[in-house]
Amino acid sequence: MKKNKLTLKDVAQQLGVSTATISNAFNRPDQLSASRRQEILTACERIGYHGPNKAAQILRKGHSNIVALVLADSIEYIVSDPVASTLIKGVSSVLQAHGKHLLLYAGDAQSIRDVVDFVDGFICYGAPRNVQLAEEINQQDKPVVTVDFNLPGRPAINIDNQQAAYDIARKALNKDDKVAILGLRLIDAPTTCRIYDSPLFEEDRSISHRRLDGYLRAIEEAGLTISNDWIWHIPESGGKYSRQAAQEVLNSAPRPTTILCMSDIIALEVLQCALSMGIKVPQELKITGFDGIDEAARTRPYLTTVCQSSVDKGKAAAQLLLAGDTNSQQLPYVLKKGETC
Amino acid sequence: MKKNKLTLKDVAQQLGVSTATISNAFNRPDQLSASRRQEILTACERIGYHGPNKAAQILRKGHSNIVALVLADSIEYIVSDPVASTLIKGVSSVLQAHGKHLLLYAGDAQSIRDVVDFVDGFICYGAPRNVQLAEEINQQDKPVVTVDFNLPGRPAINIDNQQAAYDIARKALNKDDKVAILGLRLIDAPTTCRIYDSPLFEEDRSISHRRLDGYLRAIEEAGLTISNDWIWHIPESGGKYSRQAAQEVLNSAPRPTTILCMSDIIALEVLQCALSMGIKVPQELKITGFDGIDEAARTRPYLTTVCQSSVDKGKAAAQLLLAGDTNSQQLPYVLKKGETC
DNA sequence: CTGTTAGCGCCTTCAT
DNA sequence: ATGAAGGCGCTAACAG
Repeated sequence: MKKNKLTLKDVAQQLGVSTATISNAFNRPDQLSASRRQEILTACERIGYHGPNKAAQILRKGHSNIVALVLADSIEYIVSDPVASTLIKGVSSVLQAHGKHLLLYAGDAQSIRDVVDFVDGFICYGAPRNVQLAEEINQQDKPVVTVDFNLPGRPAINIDNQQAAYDIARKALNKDDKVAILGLRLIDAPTTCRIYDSPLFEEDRSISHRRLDGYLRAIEEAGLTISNDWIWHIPESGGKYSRQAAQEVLNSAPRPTTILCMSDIIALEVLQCALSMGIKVPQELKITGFDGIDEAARTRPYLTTVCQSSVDKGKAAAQLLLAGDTNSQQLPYVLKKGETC
Repeated sequence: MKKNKLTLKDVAQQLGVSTATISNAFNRPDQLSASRRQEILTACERIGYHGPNKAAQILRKGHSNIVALVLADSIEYIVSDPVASTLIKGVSSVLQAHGKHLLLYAGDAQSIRDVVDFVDGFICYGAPRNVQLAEEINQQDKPVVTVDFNLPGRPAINIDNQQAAYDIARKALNKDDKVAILGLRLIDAPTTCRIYDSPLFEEDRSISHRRLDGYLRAIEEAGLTISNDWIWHIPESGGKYSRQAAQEVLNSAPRPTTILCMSDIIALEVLQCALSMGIKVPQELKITGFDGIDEAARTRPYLTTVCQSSVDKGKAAAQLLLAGDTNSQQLPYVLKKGETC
């Protein structure tokens, strides 16, 4: 039983009409009467023709209904990061509502060319580690929307990271506090470490640096100081890195009384580590997170954190892209008072 | 500054060679001398031609290097489920290593037709809620691999859910235990509830029912009994449903001494709920999970659970698909003794 | 090793 | 409302 794919031409011949009529029946309802159209559609269904071949349509029409979501890191990382996967959720819900498809793209600069010819546009999440990728994406002329970073001349979705970091730090800090910061990707190093005087990584584009600015401003306004020895760099939230940082900071003397963490995952590690060391939270140690992930709300004590809606960021990005809007958008955030400070 | 896309033909003309030569330089290195090829490639680079148009290649060659990952539920759900997102991780790592791309597909039966023409194959995770989708996928003739369920005539990736459930339950149960089961999708209902005598949902294909079989066998062998009043149905792990179930079961009299949960997320909710009620775990209450997600290891006390590697499942599925292998594969699992039983 | 040519399957004027 | 025809950009087979 051979299953030779029917082509539009075959069908036209079988039904004794022209190819244009079949094509119109599927793509341009206004070009023929409703009844005629219905007649043709059911005839097609009967003989097993499910509509024009998409590959040919993509070539012919020049668009595919596929949107690429470009991830800063490998898909491997992104998917295990709650914030990123929640973003995907938002993006996909909007795309789905518009009949678009989602290509999850995580590649090097080279291979962006694999998809640029048929994809309808790009949503980019997080500044690529790889500068060349960003350039490559920016040079092609399909629409682009960025999330959590900026690309010259392209619309971006962000929250005000600086202000959010400032707000939560201000809430946490009292005079006489000894404060430490657990930062994400502050310098260009593959391991957990204090930043000391290492040059800051991607300083202008990175949201981590906006957050750092906010923390530092709050620290200064609270009349406190912090030296670079008390600022940690963590290469990525997941895996062992956060735990290492948590242990280092909690075993440092004098032990900080407040730890500002740039992600909830980091904060949760600090929390667990502190509890198992018998440190009382928040009496002896205050902890703040960043992001507002579900897990932070499942855990006791509840984390004090900055809630930003990654779903909304994803939706906004997809909507911007589909609408062809070129205006950046700043989304709101909410401080969430938990039990950790 | 107009940016008219260069075509292969344009380039051939500009360089004064035939189109075939250009095409070969990019696609079939063996068809011309290395030096000639290099010469052409650099010339192309110089004039800004990055290689043959992919949309045209897809039509011409009949494949796209795109693999669709078909999700049982909407992308929205799957991505927030740790098990599912970890699977994506495995799939994507293998695809990436082979230069393939990942289309995240979550649609209804209808729209599978949107992609079937250009996608190279399908990996399906979890039985679709929607029976028609499964049929539609099975009827087309591109390769398919399923994970955590079966499609007639297609290779599948699974663990032995029945045996795994049996093993962990056997470990947890003692005589005189009063046992409850928190199940996932046992019946066709949108709310958390006891199953009583509702007809079981998709009994043959569902992994939940394999797990249930394993639990029941262990219960029987331990000389215990359980009635359907003590088996809960939870429509999905995430969101409020697990919490509702946790509260219901812990507030039932007589309170169970052992609760077998079909996912770690469910088990974690039970654990949090129990702790906040002042119930001692495992002295007064034993809890088992299923899956072995990261979060379960970040939480104290550590969950006793069945660890299965979703990453490996994803990898295996992708490898099977790319290799064109049609043999199903059963992956190993490991019992993890935690502090909850 | 290079050049020519016939489609891959469709959409869209244009003329009828 | 229909039929004919020219591409979309490329590849593979074949001939040189």
